[in-house]
Amino acid sequence: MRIGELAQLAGTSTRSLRYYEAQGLLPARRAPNGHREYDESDLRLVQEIRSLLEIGFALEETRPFVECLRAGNRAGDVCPASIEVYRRKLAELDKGITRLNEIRSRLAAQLAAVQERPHPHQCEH
Amino acid sequence: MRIGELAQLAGTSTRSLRYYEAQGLLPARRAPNGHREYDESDLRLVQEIRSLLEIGFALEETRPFVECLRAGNRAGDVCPASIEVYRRKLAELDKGITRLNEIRSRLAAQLAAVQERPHPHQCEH
DNA sequence: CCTGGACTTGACGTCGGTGTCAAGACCTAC
DNA sequence: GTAGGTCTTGACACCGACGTCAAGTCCAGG
Repeated sequence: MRIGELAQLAGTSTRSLRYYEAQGLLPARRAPNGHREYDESDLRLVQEIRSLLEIGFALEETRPFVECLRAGNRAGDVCPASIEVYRRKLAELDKGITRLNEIRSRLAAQLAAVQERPHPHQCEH
Repeated sequence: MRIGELAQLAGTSTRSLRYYEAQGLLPARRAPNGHREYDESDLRLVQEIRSLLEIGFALEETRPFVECLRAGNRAGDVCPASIEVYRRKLAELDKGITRLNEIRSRLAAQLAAVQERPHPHQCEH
């Protein structure tokens, strides 16, 4: 299949696919006329990339998964490098969640304080 | 005081202060020689901006707080517009926390699955 | 006078993952 | 042959909050 079809199947754009190729994530065979040629394994690569991006991975972080798939594994996350990225991401998520929760409680407290004892003010807004 | 001193007191850069001014958040009086002149109320403005930025507000979202302060209120969050932003941000935080928690559990499950039954693979990574 | 530090404005660079446009090549159908 | 769709590469635009450099002004100290 060609790039337009792959983009449509993967739910993304041709622009993105060319970008992934430029980053070395999605090598493409070429037809005699220069057009990129893909197959189902490429579709799986793109799907792996997209699903990881969607949950907050940076494109660069998907590389171990993609290489794992290209190495012939049936899943991108069975390789040690991928698992390591999983761990890192999990730790990042924990930090992010903790941080958001702290901010949330501070903000909620502030909001409650402001609302329950409204100060006299000359605010025009 | 001049811009360098204000930046230092507020723990930021002169670049940022000029940027805030360009966005209409931090108007500055000028000395006869053209230099910006600030006082303690400006320091409070900048502190309000910085603390809101730090907890994830966009610069534009700090505007109601800044204007509230400039209107003479002793706190930036006593005005209705500020409170409205508080509410919006709180809702955003809730969505963000929920999303991160969902991703976290998916990721943790995936990691556990991969680790507890390692597949045979020809992975080189 | 000269040096040097702080100030001024203006403008370009950064990061990431694209969108979008341009100009041309290819191929199919009519 | 020509219209139109898909493809090619290349390059600029975007967002936001700045960093950083350039060239010039202002002022105090020696």
